[in-house]
Amino acid sequence: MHTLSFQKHRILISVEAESDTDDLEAHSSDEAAQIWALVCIKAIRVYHSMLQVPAGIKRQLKFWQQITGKSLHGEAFIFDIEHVIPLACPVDVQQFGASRFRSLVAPLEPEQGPRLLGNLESEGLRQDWVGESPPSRVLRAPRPFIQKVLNGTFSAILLPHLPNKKRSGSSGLTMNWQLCGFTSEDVPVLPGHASTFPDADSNLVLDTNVLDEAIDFLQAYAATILTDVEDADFENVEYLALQRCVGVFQRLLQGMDPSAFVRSAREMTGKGNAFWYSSRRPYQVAFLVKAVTMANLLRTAGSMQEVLQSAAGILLPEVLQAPFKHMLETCRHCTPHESTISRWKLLLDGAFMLFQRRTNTEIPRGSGSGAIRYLMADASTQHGRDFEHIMVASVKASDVCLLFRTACSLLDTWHAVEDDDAPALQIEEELMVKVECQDAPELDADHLQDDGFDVVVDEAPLERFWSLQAFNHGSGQKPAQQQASEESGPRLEYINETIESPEFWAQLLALDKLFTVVRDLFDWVESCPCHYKRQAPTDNPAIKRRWQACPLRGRRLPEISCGRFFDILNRLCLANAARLFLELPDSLAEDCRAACLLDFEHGRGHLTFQLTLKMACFLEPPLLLFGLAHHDPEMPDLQKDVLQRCMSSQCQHPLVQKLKEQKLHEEAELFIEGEDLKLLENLEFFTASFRFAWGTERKVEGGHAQVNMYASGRRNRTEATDSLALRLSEIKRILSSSDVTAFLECVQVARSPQKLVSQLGLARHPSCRLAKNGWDPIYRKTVYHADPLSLYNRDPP
DNA sequence: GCTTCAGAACGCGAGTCAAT
DNA sequence: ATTGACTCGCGTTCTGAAGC
Repeated sequence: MHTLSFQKHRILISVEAESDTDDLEAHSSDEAAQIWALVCIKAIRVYHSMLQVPAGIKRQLKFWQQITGKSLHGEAFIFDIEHVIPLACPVDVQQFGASRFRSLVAPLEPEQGPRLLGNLESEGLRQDWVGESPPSRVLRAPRPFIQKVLNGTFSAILLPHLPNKKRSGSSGLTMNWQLCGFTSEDVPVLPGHASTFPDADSNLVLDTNVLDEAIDFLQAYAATILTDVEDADFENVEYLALQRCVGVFQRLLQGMDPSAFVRSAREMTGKGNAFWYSSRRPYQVAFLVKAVTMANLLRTAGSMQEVLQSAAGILLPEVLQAPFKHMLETCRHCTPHESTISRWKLLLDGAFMLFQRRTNTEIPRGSGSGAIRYLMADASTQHGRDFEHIMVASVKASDVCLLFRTACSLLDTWHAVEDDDAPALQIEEELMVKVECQDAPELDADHLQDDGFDVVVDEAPLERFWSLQAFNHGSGQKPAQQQASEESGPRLEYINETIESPEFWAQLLALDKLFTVVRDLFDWVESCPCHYKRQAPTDNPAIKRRWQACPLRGRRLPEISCGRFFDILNRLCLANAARLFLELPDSLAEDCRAACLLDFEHGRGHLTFQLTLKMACFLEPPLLLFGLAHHDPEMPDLQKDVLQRCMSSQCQHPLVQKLKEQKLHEEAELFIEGEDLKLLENLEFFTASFRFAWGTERKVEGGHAQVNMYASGRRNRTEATDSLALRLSEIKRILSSSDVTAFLECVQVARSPQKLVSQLGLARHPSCRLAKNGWDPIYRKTVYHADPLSLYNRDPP
């Protein structure tokens, strides 16, 4: 059996009928329908909801219920099978005709019956019950079900019969009773006791009364079983099953009981005692944390109740909706008020600070252990506030050398690649796995936002299709607009002149080339040294993603310090100048060409000047130290140069001074003499710690965008709202990790702003004296305000 | 064992202020 | 100018403990 149309849906019946329990042998559903067996139908019974049916029928019933979406009470028929003779090999149903069967009971082609009988005879499969008259009808069923009949699992076939309401047309699910051998009178009908079965329209509500009755019935029935037997070691399968049913119903009953629900809600919220709705105990911390995170998903915290209701409406089946909505109704008393949520944002944010401090201090301090931290900061104005976003990445000190070596070998790998990427990719994969194991938790979850520098006007179409006549003609057609077109005449002329002038386009080209330099510089700074300008294989998106997420991305300070940045700048300028020279059209006047080239040269000069002004500091100690971590197999001496310059400098920066200390100094001299870095323990650590510093703040800038995206719809927002916008994704991650309890403890010790401030070590801040109570807004200002007192005059965390 | 009191913690309604 | 989500100040209710 192949397809079936029901309510304008095409359903592949045989495919649908396969469930996971069947072994999924390959069924090509587009095969023609086939005859599998000769069967003898003992009886045809009508199905109704009170009928007890064996498991095989239940399975088929469920299937057809899913297809039709009806309960099939009185609308399905059971074909009890008495004898089955499987054919040696299945035969196509249609040998001659082209029309496909739609109905589930269909006439056989007149020639087929005798021929099948003949085949049976010759194969010796014929049995006594078959008789002389050849079969004339086929019964169609999903192939998996037929197979179950063949191997004896099913002893009956259940088929739906949905009478065709429309007079015309044929329906695949309507039984042809004449074919089954019935007249219109003696079609099996529902027995009297089943005809009163309540239909879907009569409101069947799942409530405690129903459950109570069901339990009573079950108990009464169980009692009748018990009266028959008096044995002490009585063990009846049916009775045990009944016990299980009663148990399930009782648990359901308990769950449906409003007071039980109230109790669980009370435990969750921590509110109240016996008269819980009138009581006002504090909420449980865990509950409020969840509520705040949930409220952040919504447009406004006040709509939480509504959202819960409609979510229940979407998900729950109809029977459960009414009781569940009632439960939520009672729950309205315990969804926190929006002002509560607003206040708790501060606590959540503060608690996360505490939590971060705790995790950061968990790494033991010391020279050999501890963590190396890289900061990335960016400030911007939002909502009239100066907002500083700092991102910290920590690498365990014990891992940093390993990471450095990994990074170096990654660079070596890619440097050695000529044109075949495959082996390098393999090595890279292994290295990446290593990195993933070793990398300490990083604090970043921001998306990069693309703010391009696109000033490129697409020249060709505009120039090709522009025509002043056409433009004027279009408006000149309408007399009413003639006046207007004459008024704007001079301006149109002006625009026309601009668009048609080659000088305009030439200057635009010069500008574009200048911006290409800037764009490419950004590309370079934001890329990683390993994959820069390398085309990711197009057939594997996973590799592309991995390259984009390369840990070395944006960490190019070592290269910058070695002067590579200015190399790149010069190279880009030269290349683009040459390209500009070539791309300027030949038709251009000589003086204009010179002017464009001059413009470009001016721009280049300005760029170089500005960048030199800003970046030259990287070429001198102490920032030159970053150059130590530079690794380029082509220029192995660069590192030594840098080291020598750092050691001979007079810079007073602590890190430079550290380099001059005993151990490091000795090892540095050894290194300059040609010793392998891997053998110089201290120096390698010192060097490696510079490798992973960020050179761009793009990642942080993404955070601002995130804040804006999240909070742009919110007015009158506090600092906590903004801050939480950034931290929420991490808080959510913690909530689903094993650190929940630690985090919740942090929230618990900082249950009010006052406690939070003292936990953060700001309790002695002078502003705190202004507070009138524990929830005074002044505490929030204390937490977020960056005044010198709170910045420098407190105990370090 | 009952009352009283202070403080904690939440809800209410008015006010605020950035976005539209 | 309007709007409406968010915040603020204040009132209400509950808790725990001292006082009687």
